Amino acid sequence: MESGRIYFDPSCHSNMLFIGKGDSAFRGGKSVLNMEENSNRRPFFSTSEELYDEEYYDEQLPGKKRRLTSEQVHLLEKSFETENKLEPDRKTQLAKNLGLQPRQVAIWFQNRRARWKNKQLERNYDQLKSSYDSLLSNYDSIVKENDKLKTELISLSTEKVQSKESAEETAACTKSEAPPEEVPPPCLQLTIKVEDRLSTDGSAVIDDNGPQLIDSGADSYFQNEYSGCVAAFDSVNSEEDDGTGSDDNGSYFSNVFSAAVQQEPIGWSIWS
DNA sequence: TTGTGTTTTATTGCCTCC
DNA sequence: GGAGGCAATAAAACACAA
Repeated sequence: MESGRIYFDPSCHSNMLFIGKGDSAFRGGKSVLNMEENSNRRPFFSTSEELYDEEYYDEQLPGKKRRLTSEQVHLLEKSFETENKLEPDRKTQLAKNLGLQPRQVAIWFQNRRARWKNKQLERNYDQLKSSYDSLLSNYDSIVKENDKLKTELISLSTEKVQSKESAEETAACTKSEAPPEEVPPPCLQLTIKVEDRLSTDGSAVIDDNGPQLIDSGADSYFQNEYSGCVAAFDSVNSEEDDGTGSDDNGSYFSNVFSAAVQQEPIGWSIWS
């Protein structure tokens, strides 16, 4: 303990005085409270002399912390309501009226202010929480609405895409004679052309009146045709390499194509 | 009766003001 | 530097369930 304040420690079993730092109110050599064992546990002191009645204190509850009576608390509460700070004069007056030490009154006010502050914090917390809950509820409903709208939007765009596709399909059917977008190379066109012919009615038909396969040694007409086609490419390339290519007979492709058309009756083989 | 949680009274140390 | 306020804390008193 440091010098500066003089305290009575009610928790001590001896009625000791001690000096401490802080509030300097002298608390006397004894607890100033008395005890009423029944309802209020202790009666009011009616006179200031009773406050320091050592015998009374020792008989009642030596070395014990005592609670204020309900009457004392009631008066303190009323005083606190009017003003929660305690001026020295008011403190002295209250202490006198209640039969308490001024320091006890000061401590009571101090603790009461602390309790009031806690209550205030609780109230503020409750207010903030309720407004937070309200905002959260609004937020949730907005999120739900947003999700609903998103779903609606997705289903609408899906429907639109599907209807567009079916419209395009319809348009494509009506334009069945339209040229294909990609024209295959002439040699492939030839192949396709012949295949089409072979696959007429789903079966290969040999025209009895038509020309018969002459060169049995050849694998097939198409292979020859195709190798010819590749050779023709090689030829083109070589010409280009030479730099002496000539346009005598027009383009190579037109030659090949016309040849294919003219050679149509060369020979047939059965594709299996 | 006892263990446990809450309330009340009081102490301590620090800070601000005059 | 003294007076007084405040936050943190101790400890007694009290309430209450098991």
